[in-house]
Amino acid sequence: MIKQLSFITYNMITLKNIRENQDLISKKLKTKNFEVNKIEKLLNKDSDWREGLVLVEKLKEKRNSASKQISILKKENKPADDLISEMKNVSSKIKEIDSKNVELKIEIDNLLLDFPNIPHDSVPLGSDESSNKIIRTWGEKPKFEYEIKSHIEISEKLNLLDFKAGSKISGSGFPVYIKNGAKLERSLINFMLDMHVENGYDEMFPPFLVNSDSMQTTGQMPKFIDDMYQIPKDQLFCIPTAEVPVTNYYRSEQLDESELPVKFAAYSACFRREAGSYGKDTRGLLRLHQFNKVELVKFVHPDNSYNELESLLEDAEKVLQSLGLHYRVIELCTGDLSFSAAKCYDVEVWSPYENKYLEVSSCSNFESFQANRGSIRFRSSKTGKMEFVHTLNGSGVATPRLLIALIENYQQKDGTIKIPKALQRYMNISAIED
RNA sequence: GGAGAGAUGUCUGAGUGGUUUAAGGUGCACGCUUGGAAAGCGUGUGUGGGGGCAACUCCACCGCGGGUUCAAAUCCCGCUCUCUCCGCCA
Repeated sequence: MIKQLSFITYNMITLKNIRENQDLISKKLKTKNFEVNKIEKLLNKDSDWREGLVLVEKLKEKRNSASKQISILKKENKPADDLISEMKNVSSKIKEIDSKNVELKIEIDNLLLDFPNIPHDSVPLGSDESSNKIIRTWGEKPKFEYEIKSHIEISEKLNLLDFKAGSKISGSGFPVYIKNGAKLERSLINFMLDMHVENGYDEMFPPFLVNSDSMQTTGQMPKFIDDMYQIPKDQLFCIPTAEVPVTNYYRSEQLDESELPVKFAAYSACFRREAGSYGKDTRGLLRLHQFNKVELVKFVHPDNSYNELESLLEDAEKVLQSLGLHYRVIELCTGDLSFSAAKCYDVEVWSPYENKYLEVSSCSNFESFQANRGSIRFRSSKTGKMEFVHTLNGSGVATPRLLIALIENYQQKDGTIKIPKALQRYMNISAIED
């Protein structure tokens, strides 16, 4: 059952909206641990900018009409020297004010790019993850009558992963999948893509390197540039998720209202520097610099983006359900919400050996946040105007922790791994035995 | 990597310094006409931003960014992308 959520209609990080709803936005951004004095700073620059704008536009108006006069005078062979010399002064004044204004506007735009999205009214308040809410759990924790092994131990014994070779070739956090491990990884990707396509998503295979405009649209830049692998010579960045290229598929485009919602499922490798998280979850597949993920991205009508979020979440959950893995769904509180998200659910799969839930998916509604940054619009039949679509995405799902859960949950006493039914036709075997 | 050609509104396409506030066509919307439709005729038709915040008005936008000029779609410089050819290459 999809629950219909209430939402405020003008919930947007735009200069105009901040100008007109300063108090409301300040209140909402505070819940996301945003330093709200930046709003004051922004609006001060904004009023300076607008002051200059009024001035310069009046001068431009004057110049435009004088230009027409000069043109007429010249055609009639009459002198226009006075007017020309007057306009010389006007023009230099315009240049002066304009350059100040451009500078101000760049400062304003840069400030604005650091503003996080506004949390949705339904998001629970809280400053950190301790205020997150458990929405539901599915399945049960499996019971083992023998001592269970970690995914690292099992995958070493069965020759599925080679962490040592990975560190030699690239460094830590770049595992090599071998033999049945490689096949299992490939099977999972195919299995998930097939499932989502069957559920109405269009498959997409995007580029793994993108430019800075793309990173800016989805919100990775400018703030999180240090989390990205960069190729400076070509000014390209390795994608941290397929969300980036897939969302940017429609950057600067106008969609037809009738074609909404547009839904994509895309596999990509994901690259994350994980700067600042050294020493945390470094074992095995828990936290990697490169991993595989199938991502779901939706472009939807603003009127029903919250219904679309619920169904996106369900589509991600189906992966774990089909594989028979116990998991829970968490609703993130305002303080734990990512920079770009207005609302977000995490799906966490159970790891028996780690004895905890591991995040395998994050399903978010970005509302118009990304669409505004990247100008992704449609013409509303209701208003006749161009409006921003709402974008959503969710992992469906990331493979490393899924692999951990699979290996650990399906391990047998004899050290083998059973293959869940849904995967058997991809693996062509029912168990990994040696 | 080298050489050449190109980029104008929904599309097509004109425009090499000044009534271009971007012609003409096409598409779209409305009206007239018609028994109805087509054709024909007429009117309107982009995006973003600013000021009044309503009718209105001004500014910017001809791939992107600079420059020259009183004035740039138009001239100059740099860049991006597309196409053709050559080279290299899975």
